Amino acid sequence: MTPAPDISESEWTVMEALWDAAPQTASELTKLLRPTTKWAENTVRTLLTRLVEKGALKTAENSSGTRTYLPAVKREACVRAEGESFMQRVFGGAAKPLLVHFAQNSKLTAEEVRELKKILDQSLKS
Amino acid sequence: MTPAPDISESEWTVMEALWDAAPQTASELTKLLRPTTKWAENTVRTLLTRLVEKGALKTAENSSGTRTYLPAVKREACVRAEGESFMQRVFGGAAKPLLVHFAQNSKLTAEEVRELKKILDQSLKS
DNA sequence: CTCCCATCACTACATTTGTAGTTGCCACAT
DNA sequence: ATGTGGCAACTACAAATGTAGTGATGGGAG
Repeated sequence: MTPAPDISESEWTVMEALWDAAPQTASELTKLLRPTTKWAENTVRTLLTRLVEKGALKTAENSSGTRTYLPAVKREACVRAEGESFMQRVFGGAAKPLLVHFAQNSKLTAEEVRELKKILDQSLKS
Repeated sequence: MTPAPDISESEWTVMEALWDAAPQTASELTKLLRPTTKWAENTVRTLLTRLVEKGALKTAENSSGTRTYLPAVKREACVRAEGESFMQRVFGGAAKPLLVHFAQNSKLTAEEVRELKKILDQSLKS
């Protein structure tokens, strides 16, 4: 896989939209994001261009000659990279304090807690 | 509490040093960070100045007239803010997927797992 | 008394990010 | 043929960030 490019906050918004549904054209995306972001179409286009430069997106021409964008990297890879970097920056790279922090600062349902416990069991260092 | 200023990555390094031991002078900090960062003293000074502007640090004159820096915001508050923003950006604001992600991507000891389970129990939504 | 070093305040400058505006080009409706 | 509406390419520009350099200054070493 491509080494998960650095994706800024605004860019991340665009990526999410495309991870959710791809491919899409610039104007489709603009309309889709308009309610949440209020971005001008050119803003979206700039972000798209930058994401292509960074290798996070690919483009394809559709039949009618217009361009369409789609992810070039998997969401999971980017999440992992971002998470890694965040954990490094804020928790000195240690997973446990991070987990403790978020566990303490969240309200979870009993069901969620059950689920998480199960996952924890599977992450036992062997 | 002060509304937890936005702290950049390099700045975070400096903050950690001061949360760890404060107050410290610019040159003390420079020496302390040198091994890890290779920063010139002026770089550290710039970061310190910016952090003071942002309200993340305060200064005090020590007896010999030189200046000393110390945190003006608590680490926990900054961690919470950063964590909040990260969770928003990458997990759409939902704690559970975040916890799942980090639980799955970590190797934990049995002891750590026990501890985390206990904390999970306490975060039960009432 | 003088010169140098530590400190501090300013200035510098390239990149990245957020957020567009401007221009050029082409197919399609008149 | 022609104007217009879309789309793409390029340009703009301020704030934040990373990483220093330069100039002024005051107090000690000699």
